[in-house]
Amino acid sequence: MDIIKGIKGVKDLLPEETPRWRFIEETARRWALLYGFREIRVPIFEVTSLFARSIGASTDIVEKEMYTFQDRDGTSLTLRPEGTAGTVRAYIEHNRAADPLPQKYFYSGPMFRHERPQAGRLRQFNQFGVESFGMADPRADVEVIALLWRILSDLQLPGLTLEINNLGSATDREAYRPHLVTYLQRITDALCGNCRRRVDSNPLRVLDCKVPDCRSATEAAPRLAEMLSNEAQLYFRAVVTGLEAVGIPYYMNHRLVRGLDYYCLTTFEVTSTSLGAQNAVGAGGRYDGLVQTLGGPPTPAVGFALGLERMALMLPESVLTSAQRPVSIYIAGFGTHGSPAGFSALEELRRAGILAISDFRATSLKSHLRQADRLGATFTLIIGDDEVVTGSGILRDMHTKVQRDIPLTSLIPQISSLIGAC
RNA sequence: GUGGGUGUAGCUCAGUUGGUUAGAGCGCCGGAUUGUGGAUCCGGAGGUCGCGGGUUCGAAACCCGUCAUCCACCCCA
Repeated sequence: MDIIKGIKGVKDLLPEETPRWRFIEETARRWALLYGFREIRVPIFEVTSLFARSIGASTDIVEKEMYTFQDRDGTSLTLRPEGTAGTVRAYIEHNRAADPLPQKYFYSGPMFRHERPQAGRLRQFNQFGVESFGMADPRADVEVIALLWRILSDLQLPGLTLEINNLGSATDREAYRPHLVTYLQRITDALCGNCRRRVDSNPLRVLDCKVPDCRSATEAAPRLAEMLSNEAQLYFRAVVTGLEAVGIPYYMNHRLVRGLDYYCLTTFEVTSTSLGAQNAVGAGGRYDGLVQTLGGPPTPAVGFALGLERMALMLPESVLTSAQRPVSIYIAGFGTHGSPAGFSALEELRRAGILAISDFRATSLKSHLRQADRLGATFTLIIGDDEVVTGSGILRDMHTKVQRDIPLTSLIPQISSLIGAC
């Protein structure tokens, strides 16, 4: 019979690696709470049209990367490819706009995109993200970027760069678009095949193309920055000075165009040189129109998403070693009477809130101690037939090898006081 | 969707120009006189050599196909 294997691009996190994940998730969560964000948990699947409407029908994600399937009644459902759409849907559906603004949420969980797996890219991957609703204020942008930067810095992730850009308002881009398109059409021969198609479908993305020829060809292209409205320019300037005021280092990148349609004004991306080809660790931006697009009241919003797999790849081992192993007791119960007595003691200790472990395969004291050593137990409680007769077990400190007798009838108080001293 | 690399024990890998029962290290289990771990020594378990064809007297090795995985393109967190 063939062994059933996991799905391509989907990974198991084994017990050896979960601590580093918990560490990452907990620091992100801690900082988000510190910045006044509250956790929201939304479903991992939604009606397909939610993503088509929010992310943009002509984006790669919607066109070819979504896990879409039919529900029994025929409605089209999709495993979420990102977290913002569902969060906004929940915000609208529960009429959160009627509650006092601003409202700041964070989420963490799996996302799904059908892409070819690669270093730092999986089909099921995890994102930690935040969404800040209700403030059309540059300080809201700065706050979100600062939070992003604080999380990454706290984790000591190496080689980070924050890049920002101003996408202006939708009308700014509408005005800019024809200028860019005429320019691109003139130089179309110099563009890669992909970009030639983009000239019509999504001309802004041509600027973000990695092909060197495309980059040099678009070097002289008209810049969006030069055609932005006064408001957009002022707004962005305020974001930039805000970043400087709170000491967040950034680089301007006028080519930075995010892959999701809903962004406007501020966009940003943090990349790392220590990652590989998929070097974006976190990214986000402002999306003032999205809530309205999805049927809610006009609501300004900013947010970001972090790729947890990529953070896990980068997290230095040294950051993690600070976590200490908890005090634990191994129960070595052996012999016809010691064995059951040991099992009772095991349960008794656990009910008292003490980390107690054993290996039921071990039949000799020797094999028990070997297990205790391997499992890194702080103490071993030895209960053989002799101990059952005398009514007192032997507690061995695995480090100092010091042993002492402990009456089996008063295990909990004796052991608790010892553990308290550790 | 496209390209390239790699598939031998739980893990990391050897395996000479095709040649007999496929190896090592680590890990795992056990033992080294009677109830005391880590070190050392000894022993043991564990492999359809990814899978399917083909060439050959003979294939882990050569050829074809296929699958898996990794990396890159694309795109993104």
